[in-house]
Amino acid sequence: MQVTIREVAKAVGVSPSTVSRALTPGGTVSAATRDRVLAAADRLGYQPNRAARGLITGRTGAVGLIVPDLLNPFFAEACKGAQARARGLGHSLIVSDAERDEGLEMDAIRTLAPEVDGIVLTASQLSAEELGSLRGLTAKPVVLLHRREPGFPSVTADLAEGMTDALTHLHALGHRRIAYVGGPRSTWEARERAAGVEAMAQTGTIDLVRVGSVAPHFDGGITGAADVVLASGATAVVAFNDIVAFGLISRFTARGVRVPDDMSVVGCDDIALSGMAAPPLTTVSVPKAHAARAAVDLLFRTLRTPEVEGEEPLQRVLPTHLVVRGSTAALAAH
Amino acid sequence: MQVTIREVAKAVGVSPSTVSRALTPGGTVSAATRDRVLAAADRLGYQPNRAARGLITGRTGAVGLIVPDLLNPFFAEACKGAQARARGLGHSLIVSDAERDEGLEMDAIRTLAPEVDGIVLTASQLSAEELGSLRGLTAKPVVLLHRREPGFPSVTADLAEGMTDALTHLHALGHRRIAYVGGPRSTWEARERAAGVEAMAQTGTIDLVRVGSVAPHFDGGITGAADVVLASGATAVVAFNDIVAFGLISRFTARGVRVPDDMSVVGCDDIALSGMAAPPLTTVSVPKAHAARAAVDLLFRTLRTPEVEGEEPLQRVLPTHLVVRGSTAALAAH
DNA sequence: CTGAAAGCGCTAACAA
DNA sequence: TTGTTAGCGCTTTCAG
Repeated sequence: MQVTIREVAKAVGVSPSTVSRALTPGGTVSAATRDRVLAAADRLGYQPNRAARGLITGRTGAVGLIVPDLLNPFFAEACKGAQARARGLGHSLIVSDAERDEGLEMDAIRTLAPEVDGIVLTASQLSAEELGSLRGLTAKPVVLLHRREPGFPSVTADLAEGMTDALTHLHALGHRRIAYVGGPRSTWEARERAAGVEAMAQTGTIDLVRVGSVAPHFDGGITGAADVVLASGATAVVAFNDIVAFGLISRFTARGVRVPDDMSVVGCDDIALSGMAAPPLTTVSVPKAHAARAAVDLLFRTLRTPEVEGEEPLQRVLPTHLVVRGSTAALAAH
Repeated sequence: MQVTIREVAKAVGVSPSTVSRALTPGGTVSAATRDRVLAAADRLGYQPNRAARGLITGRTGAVGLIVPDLLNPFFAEACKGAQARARGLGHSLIVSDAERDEGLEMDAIRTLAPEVDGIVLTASQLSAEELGSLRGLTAKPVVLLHRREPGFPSVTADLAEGMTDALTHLHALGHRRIAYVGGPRSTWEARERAAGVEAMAQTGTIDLVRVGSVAPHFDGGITGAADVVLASGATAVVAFNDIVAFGLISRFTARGVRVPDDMSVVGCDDIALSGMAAPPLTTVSVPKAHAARAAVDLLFRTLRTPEVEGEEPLQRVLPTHLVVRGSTAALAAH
């Protein structure tokens, strides 16, 4: 069997409650006793029983992470970051892949809630109302990652700024007619990125070609979008994210259009593969792991100091930055 | 507060233990009582308390997954598969990223063990001895994924066969001098893949150029390996995995060597991006999600019917298959 | 500062 | 088939 506090107590010659106090951060024990208890616990290989502790404290020692799709390296990296930070804070991380489905996302929240101390909800597809309904569904704190919504603590990246930077970069290279291939219309992320693009278009410095939206994975109609870009006469294109950018480049290459010679391409996210592609992708870098760690930190902050009714929770916005690599080039003179 | 079995019991007019029995799969209750209990539980919104249940049963309701690196899409996909299957079986999945470090992997096992009912250990870097020492370290069952070792249940892919297929494909295209860029020398996976390559070399049908090993991520010295391949006079190259293949192609492109016109490249794993790259990558497809699900299934099987001393546990080997895409072509006549 | 006692929510003997 | 009883390992009052 496993070593319990009773055995540690017996070894030291104190009561179980004293051992418990010595092991608890805020316990009122004399330094001497604490030392002896700690030494004995260590020697006997004592490991606290999470279930027993959780039964009393109500804490599970785990945090939940819900992502739309682990296959997307963007979320895999978020998972890695969240996992590392959670473990660093003495908690384990339970992942749940919502498969980009609102229903499954709700299910995931429902099943996860009782098993964790709090949830990091990544790139949630839920409507503002559904999100609001969460308060009644579970008392467990929820932190939004890559989604901002009033009433919720959140960590996001400044995507609008990133998109503006991308267009500015293209403009500086001489491009004027620039296409934007957007992401799934309904998502917060897509709206946020589109906002940055539109802001730039408003200035009149560029001639924006809006190419509708595609699903952010390979079979999301990217081929068709690429053809539309080609037909539009644009000399550069900004994609919703790196994956879409890769799809675009693939189609361009197949059609004999060279990147960056004939067409400049900018992605977004800066997933690991972007630097290794041929050509390496110019992209808007998002601090994926950092954001995930920040979300976990924010969750723990909420755990320690519960939210105050009526007070707007903290919303962190992390900066993005453009990484110029080989998929963009100066507009060739014609 | 939360709804307990006592309130359900009171509502139905039975004892708490009857409620417990009605809720337990093997419980001996009359169908009528079970129905009434279930109805009441549902109506009151009863949710079993995992901690309380776990305190008695010793079960945590979670399974652990340890991977070398979530950034590698290969493992992200394994995580996705394992997560889905675990949840389907009513368990949650706790992930732990070992950062390709033996020490961290051991730590991960140690910290994970008490929090889960069993562990899926993916592509373990541990030596056979260290693996063996696990039996003493924890009584929790461990299933190996993408690693085979006597005494452990495991799920692996037939990598050797896959590599042989890749070389056969290249041979059929007319290539004779073929390079192999291996992975981290010490790992089981690298040895397994190398075995397939060497088996083919033994037949004498091809002229194998062994280019040493690189770390399976972008900055793993791939550039140097690519140059060695170029200098060797090989007309085709098989890479340890898709990521290495991408790195190779990137370097080839930078040096003006066209793929597949001047050089054919075959990867391994078939990560999602492979089909979307330019050119799309010919690769040995490994059933990543399937293998992960199988590993979770095997873990549950072990949980239900504990391993018998002296009896060799089940080792499943899943088939791989070559996916021919655009990065390989017939050897040009010279 | 420390010990005794109670009990978190649930399951598992053991009776009935 | 059901109820009673005990207790999993731990924290937390409450006394001392």
